[in-house]
Parts: sequence; structure tokens; C-alpha cells
Amino acid sequence: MNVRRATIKDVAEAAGVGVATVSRVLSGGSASPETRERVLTVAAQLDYRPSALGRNLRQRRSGGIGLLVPDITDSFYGRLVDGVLACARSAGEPVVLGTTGDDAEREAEQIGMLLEQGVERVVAVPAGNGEIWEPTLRSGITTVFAHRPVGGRDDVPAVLADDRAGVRTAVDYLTGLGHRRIAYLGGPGQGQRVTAFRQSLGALLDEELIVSARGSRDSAYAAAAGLFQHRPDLTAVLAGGNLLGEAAVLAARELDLRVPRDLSLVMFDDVPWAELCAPPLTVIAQPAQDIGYRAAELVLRAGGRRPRGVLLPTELIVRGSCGPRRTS
Amino acid sequence: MNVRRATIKDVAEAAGVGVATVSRVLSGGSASPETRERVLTVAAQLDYRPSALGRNLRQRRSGGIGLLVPDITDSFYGRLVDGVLACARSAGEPVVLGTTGDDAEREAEQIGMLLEQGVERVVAVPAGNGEIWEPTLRSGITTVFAHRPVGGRDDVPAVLADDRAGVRTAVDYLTGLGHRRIAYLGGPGQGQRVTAFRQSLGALLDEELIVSARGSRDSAYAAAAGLFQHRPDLTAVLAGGNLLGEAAVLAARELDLRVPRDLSLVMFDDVPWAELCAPPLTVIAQPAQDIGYRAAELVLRAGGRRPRGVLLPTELIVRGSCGPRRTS
DNA sequence: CACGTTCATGGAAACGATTCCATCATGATT
DNA sequence: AATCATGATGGAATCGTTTCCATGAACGTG
Repeated sequence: MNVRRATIKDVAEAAGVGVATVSRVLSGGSASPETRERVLTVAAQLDYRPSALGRNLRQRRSGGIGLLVPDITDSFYGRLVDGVLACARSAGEPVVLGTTGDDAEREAEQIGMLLEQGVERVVAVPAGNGEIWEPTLRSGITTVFAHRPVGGRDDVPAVLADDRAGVRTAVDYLTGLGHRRIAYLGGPGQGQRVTAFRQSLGALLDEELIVSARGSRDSAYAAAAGLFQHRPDLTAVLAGGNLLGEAAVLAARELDLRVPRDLSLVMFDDVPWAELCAPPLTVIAQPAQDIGYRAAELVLRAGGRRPRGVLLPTELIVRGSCGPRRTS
Repeated sequence: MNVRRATIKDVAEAAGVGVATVSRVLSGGSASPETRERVLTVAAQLDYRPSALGRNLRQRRSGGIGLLVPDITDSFYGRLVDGVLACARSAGEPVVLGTTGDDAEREAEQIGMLLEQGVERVVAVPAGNGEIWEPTLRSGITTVFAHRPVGGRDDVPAVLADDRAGVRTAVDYLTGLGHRRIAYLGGPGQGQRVTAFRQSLGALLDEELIVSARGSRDSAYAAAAGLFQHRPDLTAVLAGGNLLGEAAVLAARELDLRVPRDLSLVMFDDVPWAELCAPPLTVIAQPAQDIGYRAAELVLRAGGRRPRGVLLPTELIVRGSCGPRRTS
């Protein structure tokens, strides 16, 4: 029933060579043409596949790449993960996935597990701050941040969407429609966006219109409903993610705010259902999959050299959730 | 910069005992109380964490669990993966994720990689058929199928939603509304559902109204649009997944079919946006996360014993996408 | 012809854990 | 008092690979 896999020793014996030679042939070292051919033939016959276990132990690292995202249920992270998987697959590397729930403690726990596994390359959407990442980074793990930077760690490469430009575009679009009271409905780790929001609004800024939810759907809904009830004078909302956007639509509907007549809505992240929504949602599209792919690329190609980060463009896609300010 | 982690040998020396004792203490073997305490103290001081690399090699297996899904971008699989991760986390096991794109060849490739990694436990949403899984299963890998069974492999436990009941409920609901020409818009690997669909419809069955798409969005849209154009006489559709449902809504909209006036729509899988859609979609909810969690549980608790599969209930959630048959 | 260089090759030592087995002390039983 | 069972303990083997190093052959050059 349980057949033992062939080991390098089996191949060596069958080919009449030493194990060292087999290893060299298989990893592209020098060997005479005839030896090489014989080894390859035998290896194919025995259906030999080198065990990652032995290799990993010897080189004290597991080839795989670790991937940490807040919530795999969120479509954005789903696409990001997909990008990482695509790149890893083309490199033949396994991916170990963990979720952090945007919780620093849980993140640390996951990192601990990855370390235990000997994972030396990590792509992460960071939840914790610079101090929390400090020990990880100095433990020799090659890290690339995706989607968010970690404050104060400019030495770690990050693959980001151009949030600043995205926010500015959205805000300009809304102000262009005549809106003056514009709210930002944010999630965890969106410091960049909030800053950009403040700058873009300039004199129109109203700190009370900047609210922040935790990662969950419930929290997002509570934040949106609270905002709308507390400040019925606002006429436009920028939702910082598809969960927040979903919550905004739901809360608006619940409070009988019609979109876009009573409330204009722009959502960060283009998701398939944005088009199905009534009305279809105007969004700032982010290349989630690319972010993942590029991050994986960076973490794999990092040959000692410290690569610079990457900034990917966003795009405002106008659909039907924004209208001119109601002048009633 | 790059600090070497403490090994079991370091702990042994620092505690003045042999490595065997350290290993025993840490894995719950017998040891005298004072020795135990000393070892634990020293281990804590050195921040020792056993390397999974060494352990894996010794026991010729990597503890982790392999997870194979068709498409991590699909919300259903996202939730399923989340369930597996939740269970794995509580067991302290890492999860290696791979996507198959519902392609048997790619699935085989991924399995090969898992095998190479020494993964001995796999949760999979299978793409290939019984023959393809044959070598994997006999190679000693503990496998649990999720979401779909593999035809002819009743010996492998599977965690499934009760598709049969779900289909029957939906069909009964639609026929109860007066519909007679009901189509099934299916995806890959939905043999069970199609069979149930045929049985539930009985005399109303029209084979031409059963169409099948491949996994992609494009393919789903093409199938839906083709179906609606080819058979304008149909009055209701059962979409076998959220991608298919999305495609059906889009295609209906494109062809100016109003839901539910011209076309009633029931979708498999309850997704957050089903409520946001216009009209809100009537769905058959599946416990995606539970499926993942239970599957992971089975694959972890499988102590030689071959556990039976699990069938989880579905639920028809009536929203606004179904109406009485138009009698114009 | 002697010598040095280059190359293919195999033996053996890691890597870090688990686990078999032998050893030794202790206490109980005859 | 002699023997035996029990339990704690450490040495050493083992897992499968990579890689260092020594060996020996082949070859070109002085």
C-alpha cells in the first residue's frame, strides 16, 4: 500500500555512481556528459524526486515562501494571494498561507510558526508596527510588504498601490461634483490614505468625518451607520476598501439614504459585484493581483541585494454611485 | 545581524543533560520533575523553538497540511480556505496552499509539489477523476475531499454540502412559483447537482436547459448569455455557484431580461453581495467555512482510522430574484 | 620526462531533530 | 541479601540531502 519513495542513494546505486555525483547532476553541477545522461535516465526510471525535507535541513531553510494576509475572505486579499501563488508556481516554490485578522499578536504568532518551519522569505500585509517587525527582520528573513508599508521601516521593500494618487483623484472627482462635506470611512492600517485624504481636502477637511473601523464586517457596518447618523449633513463618502463599501451601501439603504441622490459613494477596490450593485459603484481600482505577483517576485529575486519598493497605479472607474451635490 | 537560532544541542549543554532528555521533556515523554523544570527553564531562556526541519526529516513527513482549491479568487473557496486555516491554526499546523484552476494536470503538478515537500495530509477540492487520484491516494497521503466527491472513490472521506437537498429545495421553490422551463447553469465538477437537478425536475426535464461552463468568469458569462439567447422561452435559472450567478445577472441585464419579472434566478452560494444586488438574490446558502473546517478536522484527526464523510445542510434564503411565472 | 593544472568523482561530514537501546540507580519482592 | 522491575538518562543511529575535500586520471607545458 504505502510505497517508499526512491532516495538519492537508490539512484546512486542504480546508476553505479556516488550520491554526490547524483546531487551534482540534478542541481546543475559539473559532470561528464555520459555520467549525466546515465544518472538522469535512472532517476527518471525510478521516478526519483528529491525530498525537500533533506534539502531543507541541510541548507537550514525551507525554500517556500510565507504569505500573511489579514483576511482571505476579503476579495482584495484573495486576488493578492492569487498573484503570489501565480509567481510562486512559476518558480516551483510552495506557499505557506496564514491569516492575521489585522491583529499584531496573531501576526507575531504566525511569524513564529513560519520561522519554525524554516521559511526564509515572507510576503506580508503587515498588521503590526515597526517595533513588532524588528525581531523578524533582523532574524534574517527576507521580507516584502504588500499593500501597506510599515511605518518607520523604509528599509523593507514594499509593493503598494498608489493610494495617494487614488485618494486625490477620488477627492477631486467628488469636489468637482460640488461636494464639500466628504467623509472617509477607513479600515486598519490606512495611515497613508488618511494622510492623503487630509491633504487632498485642504480647507474642506473636517476631522469628524474621518472614521475608522476594524477589519470585520460588523465593525465596518457599525462605523458606516454611526457616521451617517451622526453627520447627516455629509453628501459624499470615500470607502477605503470593499468591506467598507459594502457596509456603506448597506447602512445607506438602512437609513433610507438614496445613492447617489442623497449620498455619493466612491469605494476603494474594484470588485466584480461593484457592477451588479444598484446603483453600480464608482470605484478606485487597485491591481491586487499584480501587487501579490510583484511582491512574490521581489522576495524571490532578492539575491542579497535590497530591492527598492514598487508603486502601482490605481484607476478611477466611474459608474453610477456619484452625482452632483444635492442643492435642495 | 543574522542570529543563529538555538538548537536542541545548545539547550542540552546549557541544562547539563543529553539531547535525548531535552527532546523527551519537550514532547511530553517521561522525565524527573527537577530535570523537566531545568530543561524548560533553559529552553525558555534561550528562546529555543524546535526546528520543524529536523523533525520533519527524522519522521519523514512534514506536519503541515496541503490545501488545493480551484480558485482562491472565488469567494466560496475563500471562505472554505478560511475554515481550513482556522482549524489548522488551532492545531498549530502550517497550511500549504495551491490552486488548480479546475485543471487535472495542474492539480497533479501541485500534488507533486506537496509530495516533494513531504506533506502527508491533503484537503482538496478535486478537479481530476478517480484514476488521477489513484497514485496519490496509494502513496500514503491522508486525503479528504471538500465540496465535491471524486467519482468512484467512495473510500476517501469527503465533506460536502447537501447539494441534492439544496437543488431539490430550489427546484421545488421554482416549480411552486409556476415555472416549467427551468435551466441549470453549472460549472466544473457538479455531477452531483446535475443528477439531483434531473431527478427533481422529473417530467419537466429538458436536457437542452442544462449547460456547463468552465471555471473562468468569461466562460461563465458566455454560457449564461448563450443559454438565454438560445432558449428565450426559459423562465427560471438555477446558477450553480456565485460566479455563475454573477454571470447570469450580467447576461440577463445585457439581454434586457428583467429579474424577476422575465427571469427568476436562484444562485448556489450565499455571498455578501447577493444582498446588494438589484434585485437581491435568492440563494442556496452553503456553509463554506464549515466545510473547510470540518475537512481539516478530519484530515488531522485521521488516526489510521478511516473516517466517514460529512454532509452539511444547505439553506434556501429567499430574497427578491424569483417571482411567479409570467403569464403574458 | 617531470610537473602542474584541470576536471570528474566518491567518501564523509554536516544539518537538527527523534528514538532505539544500553546503562545505572532506586526501591520492591522473595 | 540477592534478584527483579521500574524509571531516568545519555550515546548513537537515523532521516535525505548538499557540499567540502581528497583522490586519481588526463592533459598540456617546460
